[in-house]
Amino acid sequence: MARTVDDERAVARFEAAHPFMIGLNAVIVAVTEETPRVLTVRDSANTPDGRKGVAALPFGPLDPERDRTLERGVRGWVREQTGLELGYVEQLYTFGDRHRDPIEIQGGPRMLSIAYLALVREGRLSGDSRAEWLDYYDFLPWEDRREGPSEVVPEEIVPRLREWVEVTHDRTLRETRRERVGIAFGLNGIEWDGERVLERYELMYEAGLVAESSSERGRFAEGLEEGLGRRMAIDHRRMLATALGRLRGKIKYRPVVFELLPPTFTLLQLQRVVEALAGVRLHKQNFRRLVDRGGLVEGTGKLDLHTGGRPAEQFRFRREVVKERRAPGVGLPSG
Amino acid sequence: MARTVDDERAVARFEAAHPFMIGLNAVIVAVTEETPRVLTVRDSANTPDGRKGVAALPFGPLDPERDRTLERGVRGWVREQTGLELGYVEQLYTFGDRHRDPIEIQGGPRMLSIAYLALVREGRLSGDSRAEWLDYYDFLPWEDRREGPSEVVPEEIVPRLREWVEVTHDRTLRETRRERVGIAFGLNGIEWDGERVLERYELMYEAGLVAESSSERGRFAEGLEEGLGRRMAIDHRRMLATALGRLRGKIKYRPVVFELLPPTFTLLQLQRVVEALAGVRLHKQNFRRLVDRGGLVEGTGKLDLHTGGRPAEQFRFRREVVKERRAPGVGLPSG
DNA sequence: CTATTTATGCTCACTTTGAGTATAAAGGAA
DNA sequence: TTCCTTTATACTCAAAGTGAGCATAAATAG
Repeated sequence: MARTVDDERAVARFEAAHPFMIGLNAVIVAVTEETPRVLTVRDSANTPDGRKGVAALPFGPLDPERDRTLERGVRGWVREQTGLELGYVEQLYTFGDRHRDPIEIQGGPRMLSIAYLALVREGRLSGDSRAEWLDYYDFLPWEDRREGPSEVVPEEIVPRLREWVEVTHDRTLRETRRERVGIAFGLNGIEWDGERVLERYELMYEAGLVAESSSERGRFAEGLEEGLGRRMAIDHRRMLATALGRLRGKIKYRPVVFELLPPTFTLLQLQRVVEALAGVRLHKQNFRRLVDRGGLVEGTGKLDLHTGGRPAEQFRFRREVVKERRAPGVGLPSG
Repeated sequence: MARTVDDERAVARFEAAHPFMIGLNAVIVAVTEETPRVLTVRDSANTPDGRKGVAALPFGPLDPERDRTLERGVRGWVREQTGLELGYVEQLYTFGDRHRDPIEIQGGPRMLSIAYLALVREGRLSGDSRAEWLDYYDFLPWEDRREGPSEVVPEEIVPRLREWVEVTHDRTLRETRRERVGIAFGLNGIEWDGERVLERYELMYEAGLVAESSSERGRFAEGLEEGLGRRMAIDHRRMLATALGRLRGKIKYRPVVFELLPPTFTLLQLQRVVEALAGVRLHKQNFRRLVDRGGLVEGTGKLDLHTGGRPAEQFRFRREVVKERRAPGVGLPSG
C-alpha cells in the first residue's frame, strides 16, 4: 500500500480500518402527463411484520470486479433489475453517516451509499420487475404547489415545527432552528424557495414528523401515525429530497428537461413537465417567449391535433443551443 | 445482513465483494491578496526517484470507529494534519473509477475517494505541517483570465487538441470531440464559460497534455516535457478542477465569498476575491451596485485609510440577506 | 352557428445590465 | 501650497430582459 501522503499514522489507521460496503442508489425520474414519478422497488427487509414491504430506491452493490466506473455500475444493475436503459445520469451525493440503516447498529460493516440521479422517458419495465413507478409527490406532498401552497404546510407542518422550536432549551440552538424553519418554509416575509427541498425534509426529520425519524418520534408527531408523506426505506427519502432540489436548480441553467420528453412535443407539454418538476405554475406566454427566444427549441412544422383546442405546433430540442448560450435552461419566473 | 432490497443475487454478490478503502480528500481554498490558494501536502509515495514529492491534496482515511459522519471525518484530520479549523465545508464528488491510482493495479483493494470543498481565511498552519499553501492557478494556469485570455490556450492547448481531434479515426467520435473542444475552450463564436473547468481539464487529460495522463502521453504532448500546468498526485488535479468549477457556479447564488474574507472589508477587496475565483475582471461601479443593492453588505461607517487613494468605507456581510433574497450571490457579469 | 378550449402574437410598464461620465478625498511630488 | 495620481463613490443612459395581460386564431362539442 504505497498510496498515501506518507503520514505514518494515517497509513496505519487506514489499513486497520474495517472494510466498507458500497451501495449504489439511483433516483430515476420520469414525468407522465403532468405527474413526476420515481422508480421504486419493494424492500421487505425493513418490514419484519411480513407486510408488503416499504418503497425503496433501486439499489445495488458496487461490484469491484465488473464495474470499472461507478456510473457504469449504476447503469448496469438498473438494466438488470428493471430493464431500463438510462440516458442522463449524474452523481448526486454520497451518504455515509453511521447508523443510516438501523440494522447496521448490530455491528456489521459500515455502509456507504453513492446516490445517482437519472432522467428517463417513462417506459415499460422488464427484468425481475419488482420495480414500480410511483408519484414523486406522494413522498414529499408539500413540495407540489402547482395548485397553490399545500394546506399541509400551514396546518400540520409549521405549527408542529414551531412547537419544536419553542421547547428547545438552548437559546442559541432555538434561534438557529427558528431561522432555519423560516427560511425553509417561507415564513415571516421570506419567499418559498423551491430548491430548498432537502432543508425542509431535514427539519421535518429532526422534529420527528416523518416516519423515518428514529423510533421515538416524540410529541410533535401527535396525531400523525404514519408521519407526513409516504415513507421510504432507510434514508431513501432524503435522497429523493436531494434529487428534487438538485433537479429544480439544474433545470434553470442546463437543458435537462428534454431528457424527460419525447423527441417532439408541444410547448404546453414542455411547460407541464417543467411545472411538474418545479412544483409551480408558470405564465404561458412568457414561458414560450423564453424557450424560443432562448433558442432552446425549433418548430417542426407539424401540428398536434389532439390538444382539445386549436392545434399546437410540435417542437424539437435544438441541441446546438449548448454551443451558443452560457446557461441554456428554462428560467423559472414566479407564475 | 438483512439490509437490502431482497434481491438474492445482489445480496450474494454484495457479501462476496472485496472490501473497499475509503479516502477523504479536501480541496481547501483561501484567497490571499488577489491570489487564490489551495492547501497541499507532499506525497513522496508517488515519486519513487527520491525527489521532493509531488503536490497532493490533504488526504485521510475514513475511520469508521471515530468518524460518525463523513464531514466530521474531514474536519477531524484536517485539524490534525494542518491545525486548520474548517468553516464552510461541502461535499464535492466521489471518485471511484478503477485504476485512478496506478499503484492500485497491483491487486490491492479498490480505492474510493470522497472529495470535499472547504473555504477558509488563510491562516498559519500548525500540526505536523508538511502542509503548504500553493497558488491555485499554478495547477490550472489557463483558468486565470484576469489579464485577458491566457496565451497558452491559443498557442499550446488548442492546436494540440485540434490535432488530437483530427487524427481520431471514428467519425462520430471525432465530431463529438470537436464539439467538446469548441464548447470547453470557447471556439468558433462560442463564449468561454468560466464554469467548464472540469471539461477543459478532462479534454487535456484525454489528449495526453497533462503530466497525469497515463505513461504514454503520445505525440500531442511533444515539447511539453512536464505537461501543461503543475502536476499533482493521482487524480487530485481533477478534484481541483471540479472544485473550481463548483465554486465559480456557487458564488453566483450563495454568499460563500464571505467565508474567504475578514469580518470587515472594503468593496474593492470583496471584488478582488470574486475576480480571483471567477478568473475575470469585473466592472467596478456595477459590481458595487450589485452587492449593495442586493443587500449583501452594509457599511460599518469606519474607513480604511490604506487604499492608496481616497479612503474606502469598510463593509460587513449582512447575514440576514439569506432570509430575504432567493439567490443572494454576486452575479458575474462579463467585465 | 356558437360557446369553449387551447395556441400564439403583441403591447406596455418596470427592472436589471453594461458601459460610461463626473466628482470626491486621500497621499506624494514639485 | 498646488497639482497629479490613485482609489472611492454617485449618477446617467441606453439596451435587454421580465411580469402581466389583451387580442386574435383555429380547433372541437354541442
